[in-house]
Amino acid sequence: MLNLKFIQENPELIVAKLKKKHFEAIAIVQQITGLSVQKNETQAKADQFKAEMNKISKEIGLLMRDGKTDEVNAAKSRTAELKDAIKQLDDDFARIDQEIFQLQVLLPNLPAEIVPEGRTPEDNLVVKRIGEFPALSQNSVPHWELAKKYDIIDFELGVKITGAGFPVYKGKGARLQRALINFFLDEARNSGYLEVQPPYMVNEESGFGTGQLPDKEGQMYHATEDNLYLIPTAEVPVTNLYRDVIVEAKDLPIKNTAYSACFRREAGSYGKDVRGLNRLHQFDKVEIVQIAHPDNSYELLDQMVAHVESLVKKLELPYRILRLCGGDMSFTSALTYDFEVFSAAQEKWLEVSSVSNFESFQANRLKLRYRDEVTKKPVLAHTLNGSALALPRILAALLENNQTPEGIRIPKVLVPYCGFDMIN
RNA sequence: GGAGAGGUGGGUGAGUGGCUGAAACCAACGGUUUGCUAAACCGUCGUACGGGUCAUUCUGUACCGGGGGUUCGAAUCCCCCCCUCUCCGCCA
Repeated sequence: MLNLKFIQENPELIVAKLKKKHFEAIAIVQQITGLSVQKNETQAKADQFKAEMNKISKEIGLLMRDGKTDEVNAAKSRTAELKDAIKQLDDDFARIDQEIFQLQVLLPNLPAEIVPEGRTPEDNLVVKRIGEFPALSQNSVPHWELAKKYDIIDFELGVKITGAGFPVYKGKGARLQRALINFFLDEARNSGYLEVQPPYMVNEESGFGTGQLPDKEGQMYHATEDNLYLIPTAEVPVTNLYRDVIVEAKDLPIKNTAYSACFRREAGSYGKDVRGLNRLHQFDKVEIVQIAHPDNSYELLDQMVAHVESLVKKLELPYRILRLCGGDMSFTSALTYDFEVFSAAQEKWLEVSSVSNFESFQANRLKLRYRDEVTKKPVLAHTLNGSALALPRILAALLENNQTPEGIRIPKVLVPYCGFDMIN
């Protein structure tokens, strides 16, 4: 959510910048600025009446103490109309305030300067492409067939006990999952992230804080009985740890990492690209989150990208890094880098990580601030997060790219975590 | 699921109708003292929105879990909701 004061002071700038996201903001911005003027006028009037009311009440208190009943009654006669006026103005204020808020949440975050122009994923800028496509033998197969062949992932069993998109990992498949999680967490810790273990269910406030609510309500599983949501990513509980918090500037950046299962309804995305591990309702992910000072948040974003890059490198996967174009970016992001690994048998690039700077867009909803060292005033912090990494598509690429007639080779870096170097 | 207690500033916690935006203590910050540390002493110490000078300041309003009500006046009284804790039951 964009800051109201910022909208009031920079209406044209917002309209201009949001064009890159192909969002026509002019009508909304104009309504907001118009309503803001009304809001301020209403508050000014109401405050004036309230000040008068407070003064009279205080006087009545003193008169009562002195037993001057006549004067008390005289004073009281003036309060009725003040009360009515205040009530009216307060109602107006609340209504205007609510209207502004409803409009405010419609505005996406402003894209950063370096965000490329464009509408579709084809317009994303390939920042880097590293690694050779593996030369697979003639009879190589996609990962869902490998999963069956070696009996390491059972999709049908998942369908039986839950439904499509909830696979059951077995044997070396399950152990490989556990290995990846531990590897990713260790790497994050070595990069200075504090590991946390958050709840997998969050309340409404948390869903709102990171922007899932109300925008993407339909994408989260909702336990209606208790009004709790299953997290679509650890970003939600971890970032919300800092909701309604004012941190000291010297404590920034705050770096957290968390493993969690992630739950996504993926409503509306059927058909293509859903086979095997490509798109699941439940999957595992290690997330990295930073709370940053605005002065260096983009530097930190680069560090996060470098961290994720080191992971795919160590896993020996061919990868590319995309800087998302305005049209393909999320509602909340100011700058996003996507990581894709090449899954050789499917001959497809698979998105395995998304690293973003949200600037103060989430922080404004979260009321997450730091205390400026000079002015001592609270200022909205910047929030960043990234997948480091999401497991299923990494697993898909590992299985496909490393298949040999003898079995599936495990990357060296994972062998100590797995306790085996081959799936056969 | 049953019974009870409670939600006050960073923390502990006082406060049952006006002089309470809120005592006291702790923490934090600034200073004095000190060879250093400790101690002691003095001071500062909420957030949001608005208004005027826009430089540091001055000023109004709101906020004691959330919402509504009573009253000239509510942290304090009444109603509804949410949350937390304790005990019992059940259970990992």
